[in-house]
Amino acid sequence: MATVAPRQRRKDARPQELLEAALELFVEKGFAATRSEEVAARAGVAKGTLYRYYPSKDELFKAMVRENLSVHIAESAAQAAQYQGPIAELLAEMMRTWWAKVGQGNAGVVCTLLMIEARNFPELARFYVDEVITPSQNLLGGLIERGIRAGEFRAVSVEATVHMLIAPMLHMMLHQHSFGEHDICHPGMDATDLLEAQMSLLLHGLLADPV
Amino acid sequence: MATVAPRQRRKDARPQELLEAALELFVEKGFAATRSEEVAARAGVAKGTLYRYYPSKDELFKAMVRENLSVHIAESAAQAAQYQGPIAELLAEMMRTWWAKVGQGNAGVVCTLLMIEARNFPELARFYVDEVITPSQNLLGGLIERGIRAGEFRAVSVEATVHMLIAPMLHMMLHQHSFGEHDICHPGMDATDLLEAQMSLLLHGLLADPV
Amino acid sequence: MATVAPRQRRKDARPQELLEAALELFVEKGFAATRSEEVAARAGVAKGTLYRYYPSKDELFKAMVRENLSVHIAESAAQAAQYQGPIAELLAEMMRTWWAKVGQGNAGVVCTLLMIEARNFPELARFYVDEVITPSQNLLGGLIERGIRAGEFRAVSVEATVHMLIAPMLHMMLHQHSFGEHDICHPGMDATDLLEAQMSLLLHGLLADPV
Amino acid sequence: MATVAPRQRRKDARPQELLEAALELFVEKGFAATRSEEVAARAGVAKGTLYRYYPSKDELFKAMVRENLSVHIAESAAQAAQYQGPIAELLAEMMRTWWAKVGQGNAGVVCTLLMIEARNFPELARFYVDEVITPSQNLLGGLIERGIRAGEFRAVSVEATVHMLIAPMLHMMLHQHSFGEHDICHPGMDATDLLEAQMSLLLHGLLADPV
DNA sequence: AATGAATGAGAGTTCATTCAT
DNA sequence: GATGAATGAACTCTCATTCAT
Repeated sequence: MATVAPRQRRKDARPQELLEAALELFVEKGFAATRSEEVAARAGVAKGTLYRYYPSKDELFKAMVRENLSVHIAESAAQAAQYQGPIAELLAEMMRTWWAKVGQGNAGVVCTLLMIEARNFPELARFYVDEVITPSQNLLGGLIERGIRAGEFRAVSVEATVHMLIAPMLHMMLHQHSFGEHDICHPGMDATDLLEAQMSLLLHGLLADPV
Repeated sequence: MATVAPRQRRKDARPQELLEAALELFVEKGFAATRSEEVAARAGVAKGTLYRYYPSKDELFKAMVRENLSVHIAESAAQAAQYQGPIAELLAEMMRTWWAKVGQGNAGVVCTLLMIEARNFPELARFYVDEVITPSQNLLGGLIERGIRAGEFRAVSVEATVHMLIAPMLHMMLHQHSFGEHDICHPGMDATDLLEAQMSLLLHGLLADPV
Repeated sequence: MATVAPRQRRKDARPQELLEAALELFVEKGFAATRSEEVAARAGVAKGTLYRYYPSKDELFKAMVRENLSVHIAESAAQAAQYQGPIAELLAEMMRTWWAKVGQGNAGVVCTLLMIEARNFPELARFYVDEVITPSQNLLGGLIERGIRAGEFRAVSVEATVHMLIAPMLHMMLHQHSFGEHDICHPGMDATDLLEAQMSLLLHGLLADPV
Repeated sequence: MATVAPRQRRKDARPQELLEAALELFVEKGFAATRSEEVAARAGVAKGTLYRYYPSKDELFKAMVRENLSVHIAESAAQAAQYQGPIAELLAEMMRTWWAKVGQGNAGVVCTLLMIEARNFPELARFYVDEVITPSQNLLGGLIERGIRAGEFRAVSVEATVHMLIAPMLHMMLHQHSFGEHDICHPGMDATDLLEAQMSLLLHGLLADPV
């Protein structure tokens, strides 16, 4: 028989659906202002069912974050390791890829949420720092150093440069989240334009021999 | 005798003390997790006293924000208008001043808090955008344009460049706030170093004729 | 088996039980002096449960009033319309019926409560006036007029006569409520005796040709 | 010196002014809904001053009631004792006097308040019953009996007749208080008309030989 | 497994009362 | 005496969590 009971299929998807509902609502209203019952309702189940899968609201938040933080750093690192050409191009390409695959999607939204809720979830913050931030910084920092050693870049501060690569995108996302609703503040540009302008500015500032 | 009874002096200072206690606690634990009684306790008064001065927890938050956002933008704008030399130097100087006068102090902390709580206080977010963000962007944007027209800067995207000036500092502040506690994450550099490296990178990327 | 699980039966009865508890307590102690938790406790449930059924103490009061004011006015009006004999007898009969069916029961208690709390619930007072007082006055007033036109009654003031029919019973109820507790004041007569004496006096005063 | 410091004069009047303010506000908003500060404010003094004269809100209420309940029963009783003519006329005259001197003034309003708050002030209720209600009933009851013995009245129930004399006026006052505000319910007649109609009806019902 | 009624700790807020000035 | 800032008990209402069905 080709027909699978839709009920059954749906039941297996419960945890997923709950996490999605949680993500949506936490982004919309913030963690504190979201009631567990709302999450359940949006996922199409009753309040009690939520607690069958996640033992507390906090745990739900954590699970949701972990679910969405499967960032592709290892992948990028591998790609970077075997890359041969100019670092500048690799950097630009990696930023574009990050935005397309991570920044724009759920993972990006979750990063925003994490910055906001980090104080309330130190354990999660640590996890995020260890699994996402530090590896990213190492990856990017390594590339900068490689560029400097190869004479492609000026002898700049590695940490500061990494920060200059990361901060503008994250800040734009947070700004959008915090002030973008209710017509409070429209950014004068879209993320892609910012990314290109950012890379142009930075590479210009970075290259020993700007084109 | 010039000494005033300490009781009296203290009474007049109540609102101030409450706002300071509120700032501290909201920064430490976030708005939702801070109980009104805690604010009162930290200010050394009883629960009810808080409500003599601020009619609700929300209003306390708003008052605290207003109190601390008497930012020095107008001052900076005037300074910028009469300045004659190279824009690059002015920009660097203004960033340093902003950090010293605003970023480091309570106003900086409040900016962080606002980014985090903006969704819960749309009215306040609007106020902040109108009074702080937009004027800052106009001020910096005007300088970039001036530099471009004068041939000092390359023909870059004004919006993106402004963002590149602002975002790194704010993001560092937020990062510090979110991950700096509990030994979660130590920044690899201090704010002053970052500021200098940032300006160096940006001006290098910006100047039509880098030194 | 016709037996339903007691739990289930009880669950369905919750709103009823809460309204009954509310009625009792509001009558005993007044609205302001009754704590929501007491109502819940008397109904045998916890504080929070009350709020599952009624969103606020005010709404609980309103619901309780509505629940108990399904008065038999329409019924009486219909009865009056088709009645043929002497109005005097109909009046006396209606008063007796009112006392038996309304005055003595919960509805009567609620009327008392309404007189006391009306200032705090203008909306409810309006409802009560529209649904109970005005129809009653119209009904009784119509009968008096009918009696006058038929030559059965003297040409008295209709409004005042209606008032003389209604006021003594309501006042006795209120008097009982206000002063009957704590051995403060024992009425010198019971309601039925008062009713008969009242009708005797009034009809004597009313009839053009007293027996 | 003929000039008395107005301050001094006013100070002596403090208790009076406070009681008046209390009466007004308790009538306007009810006891529970009136804040002590409001009473003080209306009397033109600060909150603390109120407590210098009356040790609690309850005591303030009691004092206000006692102040206004100096009803002229003894006076009426004396007048009744030496009266010689037909009881019917005396009754009517006494009711008119009561309305003019008591019902219409503060004492009347206070009776209404007492009925409403009696449950919360049993001690006061007892006082009221002993000092006002019982003497009034005795006075009126004595007259009815005198009328019956004299053959002027039919042999009616004394208690019920007294009730029929008192209840309509008190009920009208309460009705006015409870439903007269906010345009909820306008009585179809004024108190004087009611009084005359009431006396007419009652005396007609009472007199052995109606005119 | 799913439900949703029930729970009760906890938070914000009010206001009668006190007391230092 | 007068003031009004300060107090804290008391109260309403919310919502994460539990558990009988």
